Amino acid sequence: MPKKEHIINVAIELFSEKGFEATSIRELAAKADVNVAMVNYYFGSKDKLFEAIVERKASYMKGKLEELASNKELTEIQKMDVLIENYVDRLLSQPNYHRLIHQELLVKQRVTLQDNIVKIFSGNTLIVKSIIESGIKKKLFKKVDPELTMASIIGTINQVMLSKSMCLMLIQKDENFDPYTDVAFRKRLETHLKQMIHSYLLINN
Amino acid sequence: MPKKEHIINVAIELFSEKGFEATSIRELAAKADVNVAMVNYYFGSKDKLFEAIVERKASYMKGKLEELASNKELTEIQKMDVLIENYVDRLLSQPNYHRLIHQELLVKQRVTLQDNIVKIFSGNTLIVKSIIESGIKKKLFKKVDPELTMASIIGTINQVMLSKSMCLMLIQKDENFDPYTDVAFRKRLETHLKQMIHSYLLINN
DNA sequence: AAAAATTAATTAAACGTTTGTTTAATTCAA
DNA sequence: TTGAATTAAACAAACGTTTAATTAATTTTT
Repeated sequence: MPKKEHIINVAIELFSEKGFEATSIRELAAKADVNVAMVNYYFGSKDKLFEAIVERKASYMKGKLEELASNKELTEIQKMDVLIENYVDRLLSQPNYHRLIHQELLVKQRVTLQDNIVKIFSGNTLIVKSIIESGIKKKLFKKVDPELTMASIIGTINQVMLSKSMCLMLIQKDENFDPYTDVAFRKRLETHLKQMIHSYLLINN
Repeated sequence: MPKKEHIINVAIELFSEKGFEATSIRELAAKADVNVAMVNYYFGSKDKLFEAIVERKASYMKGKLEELASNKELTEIQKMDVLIENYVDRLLSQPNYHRLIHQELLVKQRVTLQDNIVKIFSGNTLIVKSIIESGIKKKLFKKVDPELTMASIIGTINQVMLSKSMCLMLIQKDENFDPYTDVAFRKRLETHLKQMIHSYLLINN
């Protein structure tokens, strides 16, 4: 693996575990087994390393969602199901990266970086909104709040994903259990979300 | 106001805005208009100041929830409505404090402090679970996932509360709009949650 | 009630570390 | 031989914390 990418991966791990500010470049360099100067050599600064991380991983979801929205074969509720599957899969398979993103959203440092993140999410939200509004127009869906429906889907996943200890408490498992790799838990989360969204959205159920 | 409490309030503001690690004691002392040594004089260390913040504000919700659970006059769905109102009110009225708590949950520093936070939430979760399970037993509620239902309620509120810029993007308002003090937005959030939980939980609707 | 003694609160300065970053020299690869 | 990659060392700045001295408040003694 290229050394630059290797540093990014170790940085995601450390930043998401300990926080951006709490992780020193020396610690990062030690864990990545490179010289301290290499980080600034490749990225210029610690802040720019953070930006590189966000930019490299961003806007993967957008393509999937655009494809989904323009799909003519699926009904609106089927699209919502696929959307839930995609988000659950995406968020649970990269918990560290998403923790890092949310860390950055939580604090008000590095404003332009935060704006970038919001912009990425913004596009996704509009697509989901269009699907829900299409369902409402066809009188398949109730007249719900599209934006907050989106917030409920993402928020539910985030709630179990952003803190492992909180998730373990919620589902009453011990520390050895890893909810993010457990397929049964993933299915459980998907099922809950689909059922909830179905009963909330669908007029006939 | 007692100086010790004043420091705590300024600390909540700064920590939640910039992050715990990114806030220096010198900056905190300057904003609180006290000498740098006063923080360690009152709290011993920066870490213990954080603990003091968590402990001082913790477990307010517990009393309200216990009272609600043991209430004999309300039906289960009415209890869920009150619960939603309480959570929306509580979380939106102290956004800074809750951001700080979630910041701590997000990173894996200060393990014992995180355990304390989880313990507080744990009690609340059990109470909510008991209400939902009671509703299921009485055949008022569908056989839902109680834990993840709780995650959806809290997660939805957190989704709009943890990042103001994300919230503004979601509801399409400009920067001057403050969603956390706006009563209309609060009502909107309450309505969405109640409608969603009603259609998810209730058998007859 | 006044004076003295004791404790608490507050201060500026200094402490030793650690931080992100840079430098200048060296090794490696093309 | 030229440019990129890598290194150890050094840089200044900022960090959390402590010290020792001073002021303010409280308690005790006269």
